[in-house]
Amino acid sequence: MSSLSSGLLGDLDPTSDRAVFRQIADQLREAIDRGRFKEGEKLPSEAELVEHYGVSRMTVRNSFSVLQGEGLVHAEHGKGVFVRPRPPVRRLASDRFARRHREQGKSAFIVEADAAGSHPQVDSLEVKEEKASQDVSTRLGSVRRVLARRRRYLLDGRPVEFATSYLPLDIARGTPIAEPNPGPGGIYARLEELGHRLDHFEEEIRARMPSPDEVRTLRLASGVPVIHLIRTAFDQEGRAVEVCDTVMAADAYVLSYQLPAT
Amino acid sequence: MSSLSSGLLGDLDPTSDRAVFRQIADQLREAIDRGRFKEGEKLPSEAELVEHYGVSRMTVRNSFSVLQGEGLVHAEHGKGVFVRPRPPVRRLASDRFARRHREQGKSAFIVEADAAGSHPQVDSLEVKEEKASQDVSTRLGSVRRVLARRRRYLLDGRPVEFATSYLPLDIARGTPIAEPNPGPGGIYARLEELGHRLDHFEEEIRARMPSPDEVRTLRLASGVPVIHLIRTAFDQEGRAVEVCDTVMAADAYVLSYQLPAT
DNA sequence: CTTGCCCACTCGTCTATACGAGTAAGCGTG
DNA sequence: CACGCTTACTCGTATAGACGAGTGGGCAAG
Repeated sequence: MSSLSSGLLGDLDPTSDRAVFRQIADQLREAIDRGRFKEGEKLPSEAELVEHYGVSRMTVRNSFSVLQGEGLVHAEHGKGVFVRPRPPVRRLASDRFARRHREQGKSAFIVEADAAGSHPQVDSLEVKEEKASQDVSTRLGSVRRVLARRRRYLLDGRPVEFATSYLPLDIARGTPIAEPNPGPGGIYARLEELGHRLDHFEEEIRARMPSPDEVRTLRLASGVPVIHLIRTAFDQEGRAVEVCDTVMAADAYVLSYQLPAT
Repeated sequence: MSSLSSGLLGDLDPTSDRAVFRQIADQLREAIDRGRFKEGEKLPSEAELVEHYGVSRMTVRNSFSVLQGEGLVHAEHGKGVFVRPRPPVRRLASDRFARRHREQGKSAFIVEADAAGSHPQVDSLEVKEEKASQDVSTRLGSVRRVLARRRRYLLDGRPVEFATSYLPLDIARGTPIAEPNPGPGGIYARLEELGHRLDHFEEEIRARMPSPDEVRTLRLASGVPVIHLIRTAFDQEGRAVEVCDTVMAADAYVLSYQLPAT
């Protein structure tokens, strides 16, 4: 019922100039931080908090929306408001494109996820020729049209990443790269077989809030940012041979890089 | 002053099952994306939208809060709701710690910002010995106490980054590293003079919503995530000699890395 | 026992109203 | 002219009430 078994939450300070809904949010946040509410656990319902604090329902909802914006909790219609569990993270190491990882038949994503004991899936595969965006065209050195390879990655049924690779048509057209499944070692192995020995990659990283589109595709909870990574692959002649545009659910990733001190 | 000069915003679709406040948010978002409202420009006031759509004020406020959560707009008490301007971005290149950048007397941050024509400041300098957190201790190889160097970076008066460096006491105590100003080339130059020739750095990158503390320190608008970067510096004997924990306003940064294809 | 309905509880959406407080411009007074 | 007050407009906070819709347990009918 309504008791809240006391203790967990304090009282409001009517003399404080801090808004009531912020005080409530503060108390809930602190209770979560201290582990009084554990991951996945249900917070008191709106009605219970209304009674406990003696405020109106909209005020309680306002506090919840603060915590949602911080990514701390999420609401489930008909069930309650829950402490958002931290999902298992994928670690991307800076040697993830090393040739030695390119031997196997399966993609790096599948191999890595299997090893970590999760269930990987790749999804919404689309391969088609299209007009290059301004940005992609610049990065690839003024190409008009490109081959675009789109796919979505899922771990244990949860979408975690959406990626599009762009390749110049003069390189990719009519090769296995234009096939839905490019074969063992992925498109980097195919590029090298086609004479484009890879020299290095450049990665640009941004973080921002997702667009409504990205919220849908990645089924993102509110308060979860995305990591936007743009990788350009260069062959040994210095030519940009691929641009890969990736949007990742930020709560599912840690990126890791090694830099020489040179 | 209610007209809204029409045209900019459409009508609601009462047959749609999309919530009214979402429809309003959609229309405002689209108008912003199409440039009908430019950066820094004021959106119609709550009262104007109430009249235009024939809904209650809370509904309009609800749409604004959606857009705020997406980082698209920000409200200013007494003035209005504005399209959030994209701030100038700092680009961090992967060679930013190369020795050749370490010659000058000023810190890399100052030099770079001056070159970009912005006005840099460094702030809330604190240098003190303290107990190492579990995480820092692990990264530095089981040290108990560390020297902590904290500072905040500002561009044109806006805080963009807050960083803390941790160094083992046996390396840093009693050296210029323990001084507020460690001298030309920064602490990396001092570490090398002390015989710890740097070999490489490891960087871990996460993105998440800021804590209330970070919102204060970085004066973050709502809907702006942070990039959390943890760098470990290794000397040529393979010892971790520094851990630097950095929290950056995500809208002010692009990180850039080069990876060998090895 | 199984099926299906009902009900209680949950959050979602929306209205209407009230007062507070920050901002900026106009206007009158000294 | 300069200062301070008033006023209109802005968003911020809070209340009270209504209805809708998803969820899950209990109970009654088959």
